Amino acid sequence: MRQVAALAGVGLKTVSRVVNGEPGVSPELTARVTEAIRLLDYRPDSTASSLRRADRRTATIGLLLEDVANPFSSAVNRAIEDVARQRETLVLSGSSDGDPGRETRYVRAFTSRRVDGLIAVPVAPDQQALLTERQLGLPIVFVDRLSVSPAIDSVTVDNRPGATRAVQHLAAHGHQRIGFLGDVRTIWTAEERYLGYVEGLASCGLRLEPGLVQRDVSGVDRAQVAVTTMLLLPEPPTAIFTAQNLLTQGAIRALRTAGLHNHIALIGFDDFPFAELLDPPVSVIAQNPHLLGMTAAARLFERLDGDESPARHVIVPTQLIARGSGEIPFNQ
Amino acid sequence: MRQVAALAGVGLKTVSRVVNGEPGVSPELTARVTEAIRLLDYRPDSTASSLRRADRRTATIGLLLEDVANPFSSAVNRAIEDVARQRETLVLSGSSDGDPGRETRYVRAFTSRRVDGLIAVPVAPDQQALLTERQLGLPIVFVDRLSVSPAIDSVTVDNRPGATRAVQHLAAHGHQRIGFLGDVRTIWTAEERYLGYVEGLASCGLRLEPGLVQRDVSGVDRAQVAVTTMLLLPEPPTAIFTAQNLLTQGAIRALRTAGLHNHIALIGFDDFPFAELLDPPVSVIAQNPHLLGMTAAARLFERLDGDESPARHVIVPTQLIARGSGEIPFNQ
DNA sequence: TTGAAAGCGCTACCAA
DNA sequence: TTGGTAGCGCTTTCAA
Repeated sequence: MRQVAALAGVGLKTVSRVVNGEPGVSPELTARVTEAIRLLDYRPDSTASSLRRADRRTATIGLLLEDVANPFSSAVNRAIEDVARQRETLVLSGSSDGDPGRETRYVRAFTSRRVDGLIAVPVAPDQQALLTERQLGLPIVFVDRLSVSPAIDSVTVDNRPGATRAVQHLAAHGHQRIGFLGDVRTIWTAEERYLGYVEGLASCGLRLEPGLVQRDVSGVDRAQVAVTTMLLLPEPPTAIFTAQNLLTQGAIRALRTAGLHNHIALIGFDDFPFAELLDPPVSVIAQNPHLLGMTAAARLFERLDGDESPARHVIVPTQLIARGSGEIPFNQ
Repeated sequence: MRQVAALAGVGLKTVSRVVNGEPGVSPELTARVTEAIRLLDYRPDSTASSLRRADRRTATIGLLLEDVANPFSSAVNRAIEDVARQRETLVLSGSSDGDPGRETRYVRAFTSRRVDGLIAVPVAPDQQALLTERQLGLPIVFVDRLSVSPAIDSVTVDNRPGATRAVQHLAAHGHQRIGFLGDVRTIWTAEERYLGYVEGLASCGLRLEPGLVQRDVSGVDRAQVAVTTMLLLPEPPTAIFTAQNLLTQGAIRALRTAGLHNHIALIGFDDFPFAELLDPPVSVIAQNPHLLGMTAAARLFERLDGDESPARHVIVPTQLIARGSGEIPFNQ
């Protein structure tokens, strides 16, 4: 910037004004400065700028996901990017892989770079690292998780009602023995969906059979084993509700292998590509990750714009998509 | 930092030394400083630090993808993050959606934040915005695209040989009329895969039939239409090679709708989840996006470590995965 | 081993 | 309309 000022024969502050589009610079000086910028390939340094500026904004936010490569997470990521772009804000992302230590390190890395705010899928049960930063004044929005503190906004889907609807849908097709496959129960969504399953059974007057419930199952392979085991019970389930997309995948494999994919009903939580091209097409409780991300980002920017209202929990609805697997009727 | 120094009763520089783990501070002062940091919830400001530091490193790199939500892109993203994490480096990402204007704006946003380097899937045909930054000294690595300049490293898969192998595989199962579906030809990979298709035909002594070639097809829906049209030809193809994953999806739909999915062979470029659960299971030329991203990131960090050797084009091999759809034989 | 002073690139503030 | 000066939080340099 000094060089630009020298070449244009103006003061530093005039260059600053031109770069930031501030009014009150004569057209002639503006032209000289612009030309000098071009000649010198000058690139404004926004890090230095934000260091000095009164609001200290970096126009950068941090995004902590479980895994940026996961289709659900990456859709959330993309939605947040789209909102951020409108505000000329960039997104720093990190994958925790469910590791609280990694979460803490990413939060530190974000704050040391002075991000304006954070959107996170918290993983540590106590949410300590994130709560501390919130208390120190960093705007934070949780996505796909509820906060243990009333100080943090969160945006989630209606996990529990969604799961309940899946069970009721299966029951409406005559099923009374509905199996459940759920992720590790320390994950908030896994617990919520399980509770939704329990409520669904109750609402239909069905008994909860412990043998038909498999929780703490994670990953495709373990899900396949769990379902295969369930199918070998003396009284196997006639329908299955899988509460996470990898578990759905494992269940499909197990049903295929057993040759029962057209006889046992299946509804999975979370949609996935090719679901309608499978045999039978897979019915799901579809989440809307794009809307989830957009809503979370919008909330964060409201906070950045000075909104000091009490933290809210925004719920984005899920949608039952009936494609076939969930409509296989119970056959005596 | 001033407050920490005051509370600990030491000089600024001593705090700096403790924060950065520099040697030469007595255990007693170290303890006092550490305690003050804890009491004040002090968070080091790495933006201010990098402004003053001799190497001006921000420990942040920029990543320009076509779409962070695309499974291929997000796998690349994740791999880069994994390598970056080893170096305590964060990743700023952006989606160009193939728009050169957006590309330019992201590159500007990255450089103004003083990223240490850039990994990009360039979209502008002239690659101008990126080449300029490279000339100004910014380390850049292209991923999934070749550079038009000899000054930029790139990492891609073996698109052309991969496509050739697909054609040869189909020909080996007796097919002589092999259709081609390709993405917009300004995309480098689309062109390469088409050339691979042409070479594959030639290597098997097959004629290129213009009616069986559909280029500039983008997205699932248009692919479905294109294949449906192809199937209505007086002499339709007996096998199809789709050169991109969305096109594969469209082709599968078209074949299903026509009831020909078990009669016309299909090989797609780029693997996708559930490919083996479809009927028939889909044979693909699988890319390895994780290895692609890792390799690109490793190259960038070599540059950041001072490697000044001539730019290289690293090729990551693809792999033919035979699952069934590509092995449907030609029936007279 | 410790710290004071200078200055990274920029903007706030105020004076001309 | 223009620009000088101070200083953001930190590291570098150098002196004690």
